[in-house]
Amino acid sequence: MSQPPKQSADHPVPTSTDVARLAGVSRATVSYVLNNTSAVRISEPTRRRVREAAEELGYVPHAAARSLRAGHSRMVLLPTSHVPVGPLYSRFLNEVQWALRALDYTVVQYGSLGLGADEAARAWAELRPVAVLSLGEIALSAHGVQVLKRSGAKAVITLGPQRVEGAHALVMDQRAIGSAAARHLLERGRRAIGVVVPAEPGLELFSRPRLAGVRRTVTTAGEASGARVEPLTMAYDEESAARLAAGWGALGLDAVYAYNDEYAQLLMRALQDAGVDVPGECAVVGADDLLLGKLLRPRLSTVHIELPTGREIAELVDRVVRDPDGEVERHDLMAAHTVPRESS
Amino acid sequence: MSQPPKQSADHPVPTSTDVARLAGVSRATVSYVLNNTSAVRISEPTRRRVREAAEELGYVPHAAARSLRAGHSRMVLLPTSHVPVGPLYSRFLNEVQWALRALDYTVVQYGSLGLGADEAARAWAELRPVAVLSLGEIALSAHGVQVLKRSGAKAVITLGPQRVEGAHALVMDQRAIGSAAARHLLERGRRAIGVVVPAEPGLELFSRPRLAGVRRTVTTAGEASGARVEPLTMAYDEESAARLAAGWGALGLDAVYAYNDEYAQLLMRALQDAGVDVPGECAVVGADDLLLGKLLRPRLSTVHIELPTGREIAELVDRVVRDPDGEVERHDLMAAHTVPRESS
DNA sequence: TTGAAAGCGGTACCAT
DNA sequence: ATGGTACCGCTTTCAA
Repeated sequence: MSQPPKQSADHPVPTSTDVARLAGVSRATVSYVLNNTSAVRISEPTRRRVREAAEELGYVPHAAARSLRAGHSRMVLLPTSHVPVGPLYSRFLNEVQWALRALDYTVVQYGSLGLGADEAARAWAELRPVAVLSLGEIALSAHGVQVLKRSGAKAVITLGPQRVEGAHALVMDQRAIGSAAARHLLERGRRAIGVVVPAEPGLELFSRPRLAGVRRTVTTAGEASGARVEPLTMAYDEESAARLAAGWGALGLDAVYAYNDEYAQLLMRALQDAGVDVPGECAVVGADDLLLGKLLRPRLSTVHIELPTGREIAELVDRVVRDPDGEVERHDLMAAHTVPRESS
Repeated sequence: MSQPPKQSADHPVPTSTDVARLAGVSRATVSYVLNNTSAVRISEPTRRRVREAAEELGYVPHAAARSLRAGHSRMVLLPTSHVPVGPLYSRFLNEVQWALRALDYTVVQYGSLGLGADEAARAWAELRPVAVLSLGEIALSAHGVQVLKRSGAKAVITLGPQRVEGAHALVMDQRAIGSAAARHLLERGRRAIGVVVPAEPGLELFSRPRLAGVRRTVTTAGEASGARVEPLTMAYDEESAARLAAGWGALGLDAVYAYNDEYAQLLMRALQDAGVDVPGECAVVGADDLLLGKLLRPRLSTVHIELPTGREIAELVDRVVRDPDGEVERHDLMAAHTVPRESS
C-alpha cells in the first residue's frame, strides 16, 4: 500500500483463460462457445456456464490476438490528412464508412499527419489492413503501394486525381470540374478567365488539376477566340480576398472560377465590396454545389460534382479483397456539370 | 497452376524469421537491431547484414504481434459519428490528432455507425486502446466506460456536453453558448426569442443544451421583463427554412438564435426573402464564429466559442494514461462570448 | 556478442 | 462433447 501506484497489476484484463477457469472448461471450449463454432457440438449447460462466466468477468476478446492467429483482419484503413476537405467530401467519406461496415469491415481512419509518402505507407502496413482506401488527399507512392501489398493488403485503392502505379485507381479527374466551369464561361462570352488557386497547403492535389482543366478547355475551344487564363492565389480569409479584389481592375478579367463555392463566396463578397458588379463586370463560378451557393445574392453558379456512392466504393473494395489478382480495373468517374445561376 | 487462385500463398508476408534466416542470425538479433535495443551490443557488421536483409525483403513489423507481446499499445481511439459536425469541430479534432501524434500516440478514428452505446464500447474494447477520447457526439454509457476500463484502457475521456459516470470528463457546457446569445439579445431589448433546433438527428446533444442555456438565462434575467422562448425545429435545407419564414408573422418573435452560423445564414436568407427585415423586425444570432458570418449582409452576430487547444487535450490524455488512478479531474471549459455585428 | 525458448491471447486440429 | 496443444509474429529474459 505504501508502494507507488501498482500500475494496473490489480486490474488484470480478463482473458479467455480466466473465463475457462471460472466456467470449469478448457480455453478451446470457451472459444467454441463464444464464436458459435458450428463444426463442434457443445452441450447447452456448458454453453450457459461459459456465457455466464464471460459476462461476469466482463470478458472482451482481444482483436489483435485473434487476427494474429487468423492471419488476416477485416480492417480497412482510411488514411486521413489534416486538410480541411470540405463538406462534400466529408459526407462522401461517411457514406463509404457506412457501406463498409455494412459489409462487415472494420473501418479505421488513421491520421498520418506530417509523414512522407513512404513513411506513411510503412506505418499503415504495420497495422496489416486487408485494404487501404486512400482518398487522394494523401500522398501514396508506387513504392508505398508495394510495401502495403507485401504486407498483405489485398486491396490498395486510390480515389483521387492521379493514378498510382500498382494500385487500383478510381480516378476522379478533377480536371473535369475546371473544364465544365471554363466551358460554361466561354459559352457566356467571357474571354479573360481568372482561376482562384487556394493558398492553403494540401489542396494542390485538387486545385492544380482543376486549373489544368480550365487551361485545357480554353486552349482547345477558345483558340480562335483569344481567350486567356489567369491563375490567382488566394487564401481562405478576408484580407487575402480583399487584396485580390483591390487589384481587380488591373487584371482585366471578365470572369473567375473560384475553386469551390466557399472560396467563391469569399471572393464574390470582396468583389462586391470593391465595387465590382457581379455578374455584370465579372462572372463568378464556384464548385461543389453547396447549399450556401443558393443563399447568396446573386445566386452562385457552380459546378455540380457527381461522386460515386459509398456503396459503389465499398463494393469495389470488397470485390478486390476477394479477388486481389483480378484485372486492375480502371474507373473514370466524376461526372461534372454546370449549374448556372445568377452569378455568371 | 490449374488449381483455383492459391490466394496469396505465393505472396508470403515476410516476418522477422525470414529476415533472420536471410541475415544468418537469430530472430532475437533481428529484434535487437531493428529496435536499436540499447541494453544489448550487436557488432556493426551484423547490424548491417540485418538491416540489408530487412530492406531486401521489404520487412515491416506486425504491430498487433508487437503490442500483444508488449501487453499494451499506444493507440488512442477517437470514435467518430456520422454526424456532420461542422468546420469548428473538424479543425479542433485535427489539432488533437496532431498533438497526440507529437506525444507518440497512434491515433485511430473508429466509426461505430449504427451501434448502440454498449455495442460500440465493446467494439472499441476489442482493440485494446490505451485511451479513448470521445468527442461527445458519441453515446458512451457508464457501463461502456466500465467495459473499456476493464479491457485495459487507462484513460476514458469524454469531451462533450454531459458527464459520464466513471470517465474523465472535459465538460464543454453547450449551455454557455445559448446563455451568451440570450444575454446579448435581452440586452438589445428583444423579448420574444426563437431558438432554432436542427431537425437533423445526432445534433440533439448539442442543440438541446444550447436551447436549455437560452431558457435558463431568459427565466433568470428576464423574469421581470416578461421575455419568452420559442423552440423552432428546422432542417438544413431551403424548404424547411422557407416554411419557417412563411409563418414568421404568426410567431410574434423579435429575435432568433439559430443554433450556429450555418443555420443562421439559411434562416436569415429565408426571412429576408419573406420580407422580414433583419435586424429591424427580427434580430438573428448564430454561433461558432465562422468566416461566412462576416460575409453576409447584414453581417451576422455570433457566439464565439473558445475551445481548448489540441495540445491541452493531448496533454490531459497523456497525464491520465500515466496516472490512471489519479484524481478524476473535472474540467469546465468552453468560454463563450458574443461577437455583435449587424444582424442584432 | 548472439541464440534458445517462453509467452502474449486466441483458434483449430486431433485426440479422447 | 470436451481437452490438449501447436502456432500466429514479436520481444525479452537467461545462458552460452
